[in-house]
Amino acid sequence: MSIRLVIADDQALVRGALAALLGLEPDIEVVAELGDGTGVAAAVVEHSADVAMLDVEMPGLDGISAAAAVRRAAPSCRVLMVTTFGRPGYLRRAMLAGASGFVVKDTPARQLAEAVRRVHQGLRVVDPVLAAESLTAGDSPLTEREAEVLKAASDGGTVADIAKSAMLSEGTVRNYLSATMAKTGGRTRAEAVRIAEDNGWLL
Amino acid sequence: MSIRLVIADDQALVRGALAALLGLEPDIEVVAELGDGTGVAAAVVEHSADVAMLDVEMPGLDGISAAAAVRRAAPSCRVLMVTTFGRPGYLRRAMLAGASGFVVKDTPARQLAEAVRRVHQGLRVVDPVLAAESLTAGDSPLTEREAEVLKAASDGGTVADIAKSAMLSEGTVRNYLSATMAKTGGRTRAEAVRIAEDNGWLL
DNA sequence: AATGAGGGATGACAAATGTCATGCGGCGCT
DNA sequence: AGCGCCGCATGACATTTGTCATCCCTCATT
Repeated sequence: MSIRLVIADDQALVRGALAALLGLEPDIEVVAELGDGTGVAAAVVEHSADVAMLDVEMPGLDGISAAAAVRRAAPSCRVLMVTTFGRPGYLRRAMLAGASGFVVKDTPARQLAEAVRRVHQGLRVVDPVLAAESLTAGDSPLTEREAEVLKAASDGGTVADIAKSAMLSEGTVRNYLSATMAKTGGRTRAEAVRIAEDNGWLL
Repeated sequence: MSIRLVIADDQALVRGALAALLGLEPDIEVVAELGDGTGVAAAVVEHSADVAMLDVEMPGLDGISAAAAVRRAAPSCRVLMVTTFGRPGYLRRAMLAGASGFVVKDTPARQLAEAVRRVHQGLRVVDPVLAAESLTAGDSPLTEREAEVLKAASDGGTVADIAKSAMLSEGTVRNYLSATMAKTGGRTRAEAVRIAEDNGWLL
C-alpha cells in the first residue's frame, strides 16, 4: 500500500515540482496540494493522509502552526517540515509542534523520498548539521513582548511607528529594543533584527 | 527533436524537483543541473543546450550575470529566468542581460513547460502583473555608490562599520545614506534598505 | 568655456536612538 | 511573606543619525 502524501508550499512552481518528483516514486501517492497552511489539517483528514510535507514559510497559517493543527486533527499522520532557511529556532519549534522530520531545501532531491518513507515509518529525520546548530544556539532568549516589538521594528519604522502599532509608550519601546539588542548581542536595532531572524526567534 | 534544457538553482531540492517535473514532458530533455551560476555558460556550450533556466538568487555568480554570460557564450541559447521574488528591477535587469523570459515561482507548475517551449521558439514570456509593475516602478534612482553604501548598510551595522567597509569618511556615508533615503522615500535607513530591496535596486 | 552630475569631504545642528536608574503592579515560585 | 521576572512607564543622559550648506575635483555634455 502506498504512502498517502499531502504537500503544502506557497510557491506553486515548487509545490508542483515536488509533487512531480515524489509522484515518480512507486510507493508514494500525492493526494493533495495546498498553497497555504489553513486547509492542511482538513485535507489530511479528508484524504486520510499518512504524511504531510509542510513548508515553514507560508502566508496565512505558518507551517509550524499547521503542523500542530495536523497533529491535533490526525495524530496518526506524520509531519515532515521542509524549509528554505535552516533557522535553528524553526527546527526546535517544529519538533515541539509535533513534527517528525525537518529538511532544508538544499538537501539533494534523491533523499527527499527517503525522508518521506522514514517519517512514515515513525522514524525521525533531521539534518545533522542543523541539529548541532540548534543545540548550540539554544532557545530564544527573548520574552514574548520583546519578540513582538522587534518584529514590529523589522520593517524599518521609527520608534513612534512601533509604539503606535504595539500600543506602547515610546520609552517602553526603546527599553524593549535595548533589551533585545543586549540579548542578541547586536549593536544596533537593525542588527538585532537580523540576528533574531537568522535564529528563527521571530516569526 | 526535444528541447535541451539546463537548470540552475541553488536549492538542490527545488532544482531536482523542477528537473523531474520538466523531465516528464516528452519534448523536453534536461541535460544539466547546476547549483550556482559560475558554470552555467560552460555547461550550455558543452551540452549545446537550447534553453537555460536560471534562478536570480544564487551564490557565486548571480542569475542575471549568468544570463549575460550565456548570451555571450552561446547566442543561440535562450534564457528563462525563474525567481522567488517578483522585484521589478530584476525583470528589467534580466531583460537587459538578454533573457527571453521571466517567471516567478508562484506561477502554476503547468505553465512552466509551456514557458520553456515559448522561449525556445523565440517568443518572450513575462508575467503580465510584473511587467506592469516594472513600468510604473521605473529604473533605479540610485547611483552606483549610493547602492553600494546602502547594500553595506543592509546588514545593520553602524555608520562607522559602513565607512570602514567602503573606505569612506563617516560624514560621506551619512550623506549617501541621506540621499538614498530621499530617493527611496524611506524615513529611516532601514526603511530605505527595505524599499530598495523590494524594488530590486540592490544586488 | 561653461554647465551639471557624481564622487568625496567637512562642519554644524536638530532629531532620533540607545542606555540606565528607578518606579509600580502582577504573577509564579519557595 | 519574600524573591525574582516580566510588563509598562518616566526621565535624564550620551551617542548616533539624518539634514544641510559648502567646498574641491573629475568627467562628460553643451
